Amino acid sequence: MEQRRAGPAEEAGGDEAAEAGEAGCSPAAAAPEEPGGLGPPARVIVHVDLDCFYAQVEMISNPELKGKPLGVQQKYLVVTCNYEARKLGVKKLMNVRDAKEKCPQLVLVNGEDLTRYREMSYKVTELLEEFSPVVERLGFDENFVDLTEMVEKRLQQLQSDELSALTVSGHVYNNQCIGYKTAKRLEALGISSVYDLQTFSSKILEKELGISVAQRIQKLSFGEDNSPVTPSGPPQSFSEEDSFKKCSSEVEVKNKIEELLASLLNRVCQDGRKPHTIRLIIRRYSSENHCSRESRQCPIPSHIIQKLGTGNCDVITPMVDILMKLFRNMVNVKMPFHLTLLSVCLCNLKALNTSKKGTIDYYLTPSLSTTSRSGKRSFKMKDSHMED
DNA sequence: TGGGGTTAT
DNA sequence: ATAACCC
Repeated sequence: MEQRRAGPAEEAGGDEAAEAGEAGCSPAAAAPEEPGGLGPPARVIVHVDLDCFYAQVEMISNPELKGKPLGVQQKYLVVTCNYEARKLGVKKLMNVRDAKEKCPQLVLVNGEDLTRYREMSYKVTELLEEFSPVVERLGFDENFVDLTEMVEKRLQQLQSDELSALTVSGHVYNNQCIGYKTAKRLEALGISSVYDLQTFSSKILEKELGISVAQRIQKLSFGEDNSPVTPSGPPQSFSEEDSFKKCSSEVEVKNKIEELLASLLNRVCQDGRKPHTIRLIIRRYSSENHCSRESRQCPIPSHIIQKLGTGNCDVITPMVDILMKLFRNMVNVKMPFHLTLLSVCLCNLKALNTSKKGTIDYYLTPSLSTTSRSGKRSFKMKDSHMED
């Protein structure tokens, strides 16, 4: 079950937008209102789903790759590949050995650095925002655009004979996907298909999953998704991560953290906003529970925040120090440890100079008002795991 | 299973 | 801080 949208995740018509060209694009709800004004209020939402996005970026960067079976590799995984590779049996998220076995001619490029993909991704979003500012991103390669207003304006300009000649094609729902956890719980209830979900007792489902999830997924099972398209705007967080077989000393951790932080600071610098919170995330080695992560976060001291726009050199050391404190808060370094992932996240982004001091807003915004200013310390205590 | 993201609790 | 979801 697709969580966010009822729109097709992988395109109705089968093989992934092959006919459409590069992008899968499907109107998600149509049928303009009858002249009488009856019927449900129609929305026009276009779902733009770019296929094998990373591979396409690579082929644009290096046109010699076009026409060859191409895979994008992260660690020992082929995370995506172009159509040539797919024809030869390569699948998304296939491991490199299997992929090479299936397709010995496969050309692999390393895609662990997401910079160019991220840049191209935002170019796509910005392009769509020219049609309507209401564009919601989902990952790097999907966008939902609410074109309702645009379509209504155009319809008003049409003559009536043109209007009657107009056909609006609908929407195809496919029955697949359910998030992993919810899928397991539904399966325990005997629900394994969309039809099962449609016909299942609402009351029992609400009791099992909570009213919010239950009502939403059951509506989705009928292809009904009234959730608004929420403009994504600029990102709420920046993070960089690296996974590896083994990292087991403080020195290694520090080196990795420095690398991650350096890239992050460049990104944040370009963005222009200032992060007010920093977080360190780790994954410990374990045979089971592979996806579980732990994190610690704390506020970024204001004197560091102020230096952020300028040269990053003077902030890197104090920030690494903070991250190492967070690290030691999570991991007892006197004991042996084995990490398989490190990630640094900068979040709680604020446009600088939004200090509304002196404006009326300053006194009207609770978080800025004097009463909660005295609560500043308790905020810090809640947010931080470090003694100051 | 990568290297990202978001929202809810 | 974590858990769940998305790609």
